[in-house]
Amino acid sequence: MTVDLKARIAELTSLEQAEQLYPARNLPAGAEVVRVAPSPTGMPHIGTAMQSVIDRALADKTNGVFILRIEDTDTARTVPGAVDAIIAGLKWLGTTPDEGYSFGGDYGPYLQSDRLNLYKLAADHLVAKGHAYACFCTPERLEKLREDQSKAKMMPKYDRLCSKLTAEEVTERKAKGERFVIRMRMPKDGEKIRFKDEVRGEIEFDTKVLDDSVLLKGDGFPTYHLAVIVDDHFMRVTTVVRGEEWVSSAPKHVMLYKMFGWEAPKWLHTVLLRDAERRKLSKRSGDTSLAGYRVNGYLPEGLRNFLTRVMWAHPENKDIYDLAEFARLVTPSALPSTGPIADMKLFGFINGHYLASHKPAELRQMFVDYLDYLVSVDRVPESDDEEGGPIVPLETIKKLRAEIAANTEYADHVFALEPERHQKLSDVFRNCGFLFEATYTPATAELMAKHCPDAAMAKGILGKVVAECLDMPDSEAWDKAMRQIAADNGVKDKVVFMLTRVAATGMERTPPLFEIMHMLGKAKLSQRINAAIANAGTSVAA
RNA sequence: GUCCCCAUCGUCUAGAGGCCUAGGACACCCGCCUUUCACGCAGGUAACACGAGUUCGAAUCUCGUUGGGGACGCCA
Repeated sequence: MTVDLKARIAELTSLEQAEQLYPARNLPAGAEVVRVAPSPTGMPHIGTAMQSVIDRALADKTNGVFILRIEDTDTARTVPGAVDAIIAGLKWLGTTPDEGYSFGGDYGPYLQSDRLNLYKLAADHLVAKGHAYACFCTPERLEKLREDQSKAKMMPKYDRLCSKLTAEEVTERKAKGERFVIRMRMPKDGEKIRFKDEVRGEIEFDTKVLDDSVLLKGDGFPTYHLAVIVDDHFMRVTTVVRGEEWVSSAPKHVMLYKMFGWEAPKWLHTVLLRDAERRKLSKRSGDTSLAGYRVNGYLPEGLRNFLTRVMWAHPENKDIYDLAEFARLVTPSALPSTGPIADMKLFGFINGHYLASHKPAELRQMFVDYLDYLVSVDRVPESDDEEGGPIVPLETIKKLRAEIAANTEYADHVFALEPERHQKLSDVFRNCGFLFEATYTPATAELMAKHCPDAAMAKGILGKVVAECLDMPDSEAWDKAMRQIAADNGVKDKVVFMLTRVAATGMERTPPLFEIMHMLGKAKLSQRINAAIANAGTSVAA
């Protein structure tokens, strides 16, 4: 950045100067300037991710610009570290902004708390024009007002008490040091405000349902309503992409553009993702932060694909497509106007495709990075069945990480084994954990008994497997020998196979038996099976 | 209480007056493959919220009802 924009803003004395500070952008015709504008009040949410995908796609599609702006105007709710988490989240998702906070650009600063003077000038301008007024009502009075209105089954709305103050009264009360806010003066009742939403079409509101909203707070910070208009205008944003919850305040924003005499951008309100209860995804629906999905083993390209899949239908009915394809084919009017329910099964299906599309060495590296990530954030994936709960302790993850690092070649074999078994990186623990010492759990006597209730026979069978099969050269020989053992004991082949599987892995569900026997090797196999023999029947006999 | 948005299989949707005895995908069920699981392959169950109207003809247009969601802060 060649100029210190923060300093320049502080020096501004009029809105006209601001117009000169931020000249029209030099972009190709049709280029969309879009922004994602999260407030740093917590970990980045899935809704922010959804908007960023649309933003990124729109900017890519039109050779436009995607901006990150941080809306930190609520000083009380600002959470330390949230900004970094937002940036990290967007980078992880692959919807990296072109411009904005920490990305640079000529239309900054991109942190609203660095732009306070601009909002003040804007508010003064509106007051001077008669479109806004100072309000000295105390929070207590307002609360009482709302309470009374609620009791009377009326819509809570400011009663415009201070709009009747004379200029002299205002000057006098300010001089006395009374704390005040600036409110917008909505037009007289009965006027219609229309605007076009890019996905819903024309929407009309009556001004009588619109409140004289606060524009500038008592602490000199702007509210969302003022800040968003001023910033979108001076950042030369062409399309406002934001959540559906903003539709009802959009008329206020349209009115503000009119009051300023500025050209309004296009409006695109995205649907809100719902949980199984059809409510908007929130804390109660589980961890819906970006980091939460990462912790649970979802891939960024999987999340990206899932997010677009539930709010857009591919013209060829495809489920799997990348961001570039989405950007190329999407049109705002094709976006849905009903909030989709986040179907985790569909998410798993899509994510699994991406997982399986990687080569073993890539998968191994992704898994290692995943483990490192878990350690770095000190979190573990949760089981997605009814009971939930962590599926593996952090200590185990650290050991597994070391074990993989010590023998990457072996690990690559593990990841070459039916990668389509995994839908999420965290599924590797359940599907392949037994192939590593860190995550191997020996078979219980009960599990053994399930496949061969006669403990003595089980011991005999497994003893023979250890004695006769492990030195054999290949799967074919194993197969033949194991079937012979079954015949000798008068049991079905399956009994021998399952007993061996359970004894060697501690699991009933595994990749093909001979493949994992080859991988485990003779030493480990005989050790595990012998341990199982020693353990067999212990709790059943007792 | 008021306003705004929305309404096709369990879920995401296709559908812009006749191509719809409503198509696809996920999920589910069944079969094949098979020593388990997964993959794959072959089938199946399953929806136009309701009521009027417009029309020769309505999932598609209009109105109403019902249902769902969102908003109404010196929060965003």
